[in-house]
Amino acid sequence: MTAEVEPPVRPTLEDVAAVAGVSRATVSRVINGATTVDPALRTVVEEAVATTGYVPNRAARSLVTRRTDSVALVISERERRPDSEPFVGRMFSDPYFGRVVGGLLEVLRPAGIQMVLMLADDEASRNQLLSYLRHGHVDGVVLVTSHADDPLPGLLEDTRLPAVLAGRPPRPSSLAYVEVDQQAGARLAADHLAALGRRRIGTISGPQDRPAGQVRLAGFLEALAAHGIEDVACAEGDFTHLGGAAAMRRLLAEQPGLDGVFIASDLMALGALPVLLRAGRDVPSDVAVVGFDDSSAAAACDPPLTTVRQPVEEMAAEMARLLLKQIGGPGGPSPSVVFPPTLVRRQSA
Amino acid sequence: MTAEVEPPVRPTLEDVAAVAGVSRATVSRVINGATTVDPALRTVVEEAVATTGYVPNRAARSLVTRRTDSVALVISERERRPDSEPFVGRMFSDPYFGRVVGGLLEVLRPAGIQMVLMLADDEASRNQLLSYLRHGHVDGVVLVTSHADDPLPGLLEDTRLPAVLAGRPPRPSSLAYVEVDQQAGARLAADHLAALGRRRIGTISGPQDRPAGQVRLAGFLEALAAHGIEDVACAEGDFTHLGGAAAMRRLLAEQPGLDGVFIASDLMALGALPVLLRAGRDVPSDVAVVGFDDSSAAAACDPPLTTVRQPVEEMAAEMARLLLKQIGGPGGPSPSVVFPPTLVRRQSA
DNA sequence: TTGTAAGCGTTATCAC
DNA sequence: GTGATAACGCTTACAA
Repeated sequence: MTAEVEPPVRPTLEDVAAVAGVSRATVSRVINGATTVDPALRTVVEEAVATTGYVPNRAARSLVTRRTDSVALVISERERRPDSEPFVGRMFSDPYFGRVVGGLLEVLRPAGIQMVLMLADDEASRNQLLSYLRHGHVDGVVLVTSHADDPLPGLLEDTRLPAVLAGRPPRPSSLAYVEVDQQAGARLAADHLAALGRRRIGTISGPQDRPAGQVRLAGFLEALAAHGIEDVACAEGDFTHLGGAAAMRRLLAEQPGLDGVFIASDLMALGALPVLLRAGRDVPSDVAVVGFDDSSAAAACDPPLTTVRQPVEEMAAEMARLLLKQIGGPGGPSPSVVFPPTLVRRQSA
Repeated sequence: MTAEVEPPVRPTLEDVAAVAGVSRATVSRVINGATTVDPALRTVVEEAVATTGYVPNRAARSLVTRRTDSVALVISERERRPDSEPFVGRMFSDPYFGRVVGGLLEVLRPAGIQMVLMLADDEASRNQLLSYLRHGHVDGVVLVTSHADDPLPGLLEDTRLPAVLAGRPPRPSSLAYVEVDQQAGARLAADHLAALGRRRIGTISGPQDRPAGQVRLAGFLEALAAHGIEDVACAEGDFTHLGGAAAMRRLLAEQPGLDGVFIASDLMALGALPVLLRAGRDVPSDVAVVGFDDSSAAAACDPPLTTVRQPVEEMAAEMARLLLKQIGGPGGPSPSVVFPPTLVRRQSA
């Protein structure tokens, strides 16, 4: 006959109040840092909290404050076709995602805010998501979208919920966003290749229907032009490993005499480097390669990749801060923030 | 003079009840699918729900049911040293993670369960996490841990919370886990290399302090022995891209005559293939390569990687199901589930 | 400065 | 089968 396991009883405000010899209200004030509490009493209450091991009940608090102390991290991906491979979230395979999560948590965790991970990858999930958001189940939203024709930024804007985007949205929006100065980054790459004396330059761009893809390409071409380099071969990639490899092949076919390449993401560079190698080009002596992101892939490349660094963790932390500010004060959407990139020199250029 | 924006008022049970001409209690019963409701009334209520656009308030519900309708997805990573690069979550960069998330959501989403993403990467965050869990802020936990000496499985077990592990824990535990049959997977690789007529075989193993690393290696060696192949070169990797490249160099140095390699993760294979290429070995004609995982990296490899497939999405979905079952019924921890692997033939072997 | 008391929107326990 | 009514644990006027 085994003893029934007693479920541990969680102390309530009432319990703490009893121990401290004060009222529920006073304990609540101490917990919430109200200034109107006698310092002596405050100490007594704090001790009572410690001895009882009290932790507020989020549901009860949420019920009255109408805040949830949680935000949604929404990953919006293009709909996968029914005939495609099981599920392969492209966003999740990108090292970028982990850096974003890390940066967000750096700010949210100390603030006691939880992060609910949500996926929007088709009409149904999008509707479910919006309904969830509209019904106040989270206090705010961080949206990471990877495709240009995503209706979600617009729909999100309509909800008037506090929200911050990772990167400038394809279509103008009043939502705040945080991104790196793409043009400046592209210029860093161009200046570096030019400084190395490379003149027969090519580039693997990102998707041209996305701002990051467009601006990096335009900025790169513009900066090269300033160096008197006009005739630049270009192949469009899709920011994936595989896409980078394919683009590199096209680029080599078009311009075999290449001596420098700017690849608009490290992940694409990771795919492109073996193609160069296999085509008999040494990197960097034959072809200098500059990537973009400074993701974990950059250091894993062979040779290690010279690349334009986006401070993704800091950017994500800033997104969290902007969001918390919006949630705290009803001052409307916050201004966007643009971070400066830096060039990280490794061995590929 | 702009009109003040009226915050949309969310309908409550009371409102629905008024519209339907019944009591709160009846509406609640309908919402929760109680059988003891007059079918006619049920219809009336359902219409009222539709016209009012009612959605239950989670906080209020949670307060009384003592359930949160959310589970934690906990990523436990080794503590990053203070002197290391900013934050680079290794788990997040692994395509494996995204597949897990996808599989979990496949089950959790229809069940209306939210997924809170939490990180445990040092003592402090671990304590905060445990306190959070113990205080009933989630109904259950899915734990993904990447290091052998992780105390979290043990600590989690002590909380007696419903929990499921991704992969067998390093130390025996009563917690349920879901994993692929590692040994069978390794055997598939060995049999395939042997069938190709390869005899001078090497392997890049996973970390030997982790079950997945150990079992894949032992299983591989054992299966090769059954084919009469005993002298197998081995280099230990760490399941990362970079680690795979380094291990491949060591392996080539030790055994230049290699004609077949089993690499215990696709990510490591991604790093190893360029090393082979650079060393002048053609894949697969000189060296046949078999990976493990069938991650998105496998298809991105050049040449595309023959690999042992783990059905990660299905495994994750099963984890979610086990967890929901534990949450639903107090029948103690569920049994673990082991999935069969399959060999996916591409071009590398 | 502190306490009292009124909700917040549900579910659950009763009578009816 | 249905409807009052009492919790659930917290914050917050308002009163003292």
